[in-house]
Amino acid sequence: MLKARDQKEKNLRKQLILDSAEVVLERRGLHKLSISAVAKEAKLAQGTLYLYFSKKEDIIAQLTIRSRQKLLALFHQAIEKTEDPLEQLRNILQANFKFYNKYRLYYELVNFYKVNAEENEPPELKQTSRNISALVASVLDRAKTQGLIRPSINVAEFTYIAWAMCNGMVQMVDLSGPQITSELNKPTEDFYTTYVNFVIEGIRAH
Amino acid sequence: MLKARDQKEKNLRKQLILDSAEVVLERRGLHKLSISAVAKEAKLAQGTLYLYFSKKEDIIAQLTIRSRQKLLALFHQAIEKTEDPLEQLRNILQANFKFYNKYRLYYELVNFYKVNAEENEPPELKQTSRNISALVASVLDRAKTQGLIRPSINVAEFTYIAWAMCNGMVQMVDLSGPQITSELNKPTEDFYTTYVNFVIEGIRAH
Amino acid sequence: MLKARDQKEKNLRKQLILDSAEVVLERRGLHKLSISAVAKEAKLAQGTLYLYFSKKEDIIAQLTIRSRQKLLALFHQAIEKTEDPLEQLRNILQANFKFYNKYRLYYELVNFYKVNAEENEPPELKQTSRNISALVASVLDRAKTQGLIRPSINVAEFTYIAWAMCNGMVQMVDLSGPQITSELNKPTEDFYTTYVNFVIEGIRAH
Amino acid sequence: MLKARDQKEKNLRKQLILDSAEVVLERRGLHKLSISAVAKEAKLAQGTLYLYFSKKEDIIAQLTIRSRQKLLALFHQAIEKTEDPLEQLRNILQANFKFYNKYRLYYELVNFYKVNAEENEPPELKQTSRNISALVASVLDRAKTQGLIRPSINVAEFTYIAWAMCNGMVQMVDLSGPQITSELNKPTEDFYTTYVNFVIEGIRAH
DNA sequence: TATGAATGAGCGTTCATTCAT
DNA sequence: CATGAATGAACGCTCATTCAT
Repeated sequence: MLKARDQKEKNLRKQLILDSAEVVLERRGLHKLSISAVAKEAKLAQGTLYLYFSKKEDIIAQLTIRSRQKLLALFHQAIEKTEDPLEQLRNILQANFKFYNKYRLYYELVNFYKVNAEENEPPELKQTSRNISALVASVLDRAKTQGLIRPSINVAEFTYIAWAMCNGMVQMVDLSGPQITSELNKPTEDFYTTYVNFVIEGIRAH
Repeated sequence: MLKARDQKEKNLRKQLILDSAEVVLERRGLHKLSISAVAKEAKLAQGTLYLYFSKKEDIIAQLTIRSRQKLLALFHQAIEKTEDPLEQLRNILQANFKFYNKYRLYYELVNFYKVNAEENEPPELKQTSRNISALVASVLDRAKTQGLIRPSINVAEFTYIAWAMCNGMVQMVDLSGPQITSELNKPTEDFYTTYVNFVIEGIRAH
Repeated sequence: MLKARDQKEKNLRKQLILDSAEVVLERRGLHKLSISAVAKEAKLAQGTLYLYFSKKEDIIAQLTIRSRQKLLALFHQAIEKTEDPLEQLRNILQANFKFYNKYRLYYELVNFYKVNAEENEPPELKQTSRNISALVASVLDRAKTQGLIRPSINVAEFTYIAWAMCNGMVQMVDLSGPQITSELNKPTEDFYTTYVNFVIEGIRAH
Repeated sequence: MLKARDQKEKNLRKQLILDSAEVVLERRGLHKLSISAVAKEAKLAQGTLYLYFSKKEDIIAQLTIRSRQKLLALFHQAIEKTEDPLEQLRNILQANFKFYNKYRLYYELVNFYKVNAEENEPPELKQTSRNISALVASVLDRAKTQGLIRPSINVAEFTYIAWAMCNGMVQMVDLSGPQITSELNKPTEDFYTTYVNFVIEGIRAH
């Protein structure tokens, strides 16, 4: 059964490439993520990358998956801190911002597929999104079951909405952080917290 | 006074180029908006474009200004339909989505300067943003004065938050519209409306 | 005889254009001397320039003529200061450096025709060179007649040589001035003076 | 140790490109040395050149280094022909002209960095210049030690001056060779020799 | 005579992808 | 499996020159 071993090796190589791509992404941003930069970082030949990924887009797709997995892990941590579903949600929303702070340039991945790719998101990528959604939805479900949020709230729908709003907030901070800080006279963390409070209070049952 | 006429002609040409740039933007998206594509669309030589715009960025800046002006106009219309500030806000949020539906790819312009440009947004561009913010803020101000929204709401801050959330929503619809439609079994308009309701109810005074 | 008047007007325009070209040359150097820059400086349309000069090269040729005329004037001044032909020559050589100091970027014109132009120097341009040569030669002639310089010196030949060496010196100073200053620990003026002394002593009769 | 072989191959390619650049330089001059012309000459794609040189300036720098090395080699040969330092200097000056005759358009490289480049000469390039200067200076030093040249002569300074004058002479011949030939009724070689004699006699001790 | 808009070839440079080894 | 040299199209931009008005 050499096959399995080969598969494993192949997978290791893939991970090495993705690790390198991540380094480049974190250091220079998505628009400087060129194949040659990744290859150099991985100490591989450019051509070698094409043995593991058929297109540059594939690498970015996998990178996106990774970033979602990281986010998912943060969300899991966020949930573990408390039993209260509503507080869990709050922690999740805050974790989203912490994620941005930790991996500044990752948020660029959010829009990549629509903006730059010829095709739609590959299924594997969609799945990771769904995993995140499922987690958030489960928290919301519990909150709903416990009567903590308004009954009128459609969990699936609100999950999308929350996700969308969070992305918008992160981009806003990234785009206009300094302006916001100076105009509102508060750090972006507080600005984001206002948003979080708005969301939590907006769904809380009376 | 030939000068005035010349100015007008020159301006017309500028508009022609921007029209062409818009066509390219709407058809292919911002990342395919190359000078050569715009020139071809305008049936002009590439060099000619540089008689009217000193850099590609200038074209994009003007395009952004145009789009913000369109949006501002839609917001004004939205306000005129009712006297109730809260309903005005609702209309504004809805107008944002109508804008997206009408000019699909324009939302890509939102992030351009942060992501691609070397410099910050030019002043003219900032001004158009400020005009929009000011309009929204004025509606919120009135709502607050009339006791329609919670006193705890900081108008300037909430204007940013609303703007951020709206952008996030539009991007979400653009990115995952079909998926949302099929999963929630409702058109994206309704999905967006849920978001609008959430915002309005979230700030409404009890 | 309107013709003469027209000619005069035409000539005035030509001078205006050349004045402007000179301004651009002095300000930005030869490689930034574009037709559009000259036209802007002259407050004329670009096309207008082509009514007076058939090619950009023509403008540069005329500019070169002007610079030689300026140099010739400086040489005349240099001669007037003394009766001694050898001192006159010294003054001429020094005047060459003063010319460089005054019109820094003009020295770029020296090589233009060989380096950039398709054709050889036009006759008019050659004539101005000859005028300078003639002046220097006349000084050398008198020096020779008075027995101040070695009889073996061929005046025409040495005129060329002196001219060549001077150009080389100016270019060297322009190219490596700071390096020379620091390495020799003396200002470039003194460096140049050493050269002048070398030339004068080299031809002086014993 | 495949690496060494690869390095060698890479170096060969570099040399091929430089050879092609040289062909273009010799045929059309420095101002027509475009990347596309060099690529065409080398029968390579334009992009390929950038695998070996990061900027056009790099190619020109290497070309300059090559030309200086050639010149240095000629100078070394010139020195070996005799033991007399003054005759060595004479040979060096003559070698400078032979170099020009052999590589007509190379002298254009002398001014490149000052006139066209954004940056200063790269260190490697400066070193080659220094090597040449050092050689000439060593010859002059020996001449001075042996009392063959005037004690008043500052070796470092005169090295610069000689270098400058030589450049001026070559440019003069290149610019006005035919005119000189016809006017003086002698070949440019003889014209140049007169210059050389002038320099040698000018520094010779009495 | 004068305009200045328009041209279009040219520039240096980047980069995803291919393919002979 | 791995290489990395090579490609070639595309990019944004400049500018001398032309020409309809």
